[in-house]
Amino acid sequence: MEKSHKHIHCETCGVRNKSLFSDFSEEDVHNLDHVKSCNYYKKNQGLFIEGSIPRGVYCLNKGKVKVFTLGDEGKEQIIHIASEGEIIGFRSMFSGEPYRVSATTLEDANICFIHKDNFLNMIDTNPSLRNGVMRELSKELGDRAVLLTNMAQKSVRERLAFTLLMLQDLYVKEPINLSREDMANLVGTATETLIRLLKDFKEEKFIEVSTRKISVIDRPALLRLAGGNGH
Amino acid sequence: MEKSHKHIHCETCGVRNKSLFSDFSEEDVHNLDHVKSCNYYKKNQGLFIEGSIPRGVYCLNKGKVKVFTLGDEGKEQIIHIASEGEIIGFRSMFSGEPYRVSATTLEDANICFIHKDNFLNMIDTNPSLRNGVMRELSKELGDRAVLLTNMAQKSVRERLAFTLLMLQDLYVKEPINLSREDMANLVGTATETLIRLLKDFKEEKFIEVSTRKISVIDRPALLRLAGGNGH
DNA sequence: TAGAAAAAATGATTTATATCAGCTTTGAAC
DNA sequence: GTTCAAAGCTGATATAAATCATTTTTTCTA
Repeated sequence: MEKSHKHIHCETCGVRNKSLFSDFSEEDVHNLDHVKSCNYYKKNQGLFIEGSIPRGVYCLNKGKVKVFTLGDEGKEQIIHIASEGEIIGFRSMFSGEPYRVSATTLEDANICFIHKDNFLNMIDTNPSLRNGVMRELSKELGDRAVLLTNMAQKSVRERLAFTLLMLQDLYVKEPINLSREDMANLVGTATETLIRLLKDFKEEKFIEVSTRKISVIDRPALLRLAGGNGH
Repeated sequence: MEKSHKHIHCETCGVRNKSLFSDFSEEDVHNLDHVKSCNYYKKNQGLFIEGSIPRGVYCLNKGKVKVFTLGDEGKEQIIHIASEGEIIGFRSMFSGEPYRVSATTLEDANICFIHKDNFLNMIDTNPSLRNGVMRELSKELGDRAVLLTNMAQKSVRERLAFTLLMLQDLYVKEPINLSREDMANLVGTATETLIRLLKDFKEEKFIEVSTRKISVIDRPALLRLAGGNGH
């Protein structure tokens, strides 16, 4: 990982092919590289917070970022965890509103920044980017409808199974590595409840746990538990 | 209300000014009117269901429509209630996926239909429509983050207060008119629990109830109850 | 307008999950 | 390696809300 603010070149960026910029022309990529800036973020560093005015979008080169809202008692509700190749904060580019969510790194990260003007200009002139963005917005809206239904109708146990499956997909070949608190804020439960359920799952041989690291070892069982919408 | 399939003209449509088509040119409106078709829907009639393939979008001229997903046990979770001027089902135009939600009328309704090809063509050629759609998608995504947080962190009592405020805004100057079951599926609770809480709210003089019709009479109290995100 | 079906309401009971309090382990900084 | 704060864990208890069973009211329609 690049630990300084040294420039990462879009031309050679390893995660660009799985981003919204994947089918950019050589010229577009060159232009993109020109207008963006790169930053190294430490673990638990904020990118932006709820209520502030968006200045541009963040393109995730390395590391994971949690996107969350704060409930009335200050408890975080994690809405989404972004990973390599994802663009963060582009929703608020179009709504003209302040951020409705906050974003914070979950691990050390390399993140590039594209200024609002430049990003919106690309949207206007690049139909494939525009279509990609619209597709992404729509897909997420659908995902969020399912999340809402799960939250309203499923038990914590079912939601945890669902969440672990989602996390396993995210932490591709490494073990899941999240604090108990973050995991609870993702599932939507109290930290104590989450800890107890993880213990159950471990005893039932669905997962293996070594302190913070969790590996799913019985995916079918979790799928069954998570129920119909479980991916 | 138009009870037949007789054509409603976009040129004179009373709700167009509060729709995504509000700043269409005269020519665009004329073209829109040409490609759309109009239908009369009875109460509780389905527009589309989860899993089916989208053929176009629905433009709501008169009446209200619930948008919902089905949980594992077949319980509806109402995600949104659409009202006059709203366009329904355009999210799935961009994602290329089958519908993630279902839509059903809550009352007798006049609804126009615009075929996918025509709608996407308008999106391509009309930047103001396109921007409106992107703004709408983004805004809803933000709304849904708040809904998810409420669902995860607030009590049923708080969520009911929140929901009643939202419904009052929707049923502008008429009393809220929803079945107890639909209201429960909107709040995310059991019908019995909802009924008991409505009784409490009535006794506490927050609302007035006459069978199905509910009027908010103490908005500040509900606002206080609904908490920080309560609008 | 009667009769049936659906919706609403009430009561009793159970249970999942939050909350509170205390204890233990882990890992970072010195 | 020692220290200390933060994170993780455990137990006891309280309670909001689901569930189940029944009754009453409303709405529909024949």
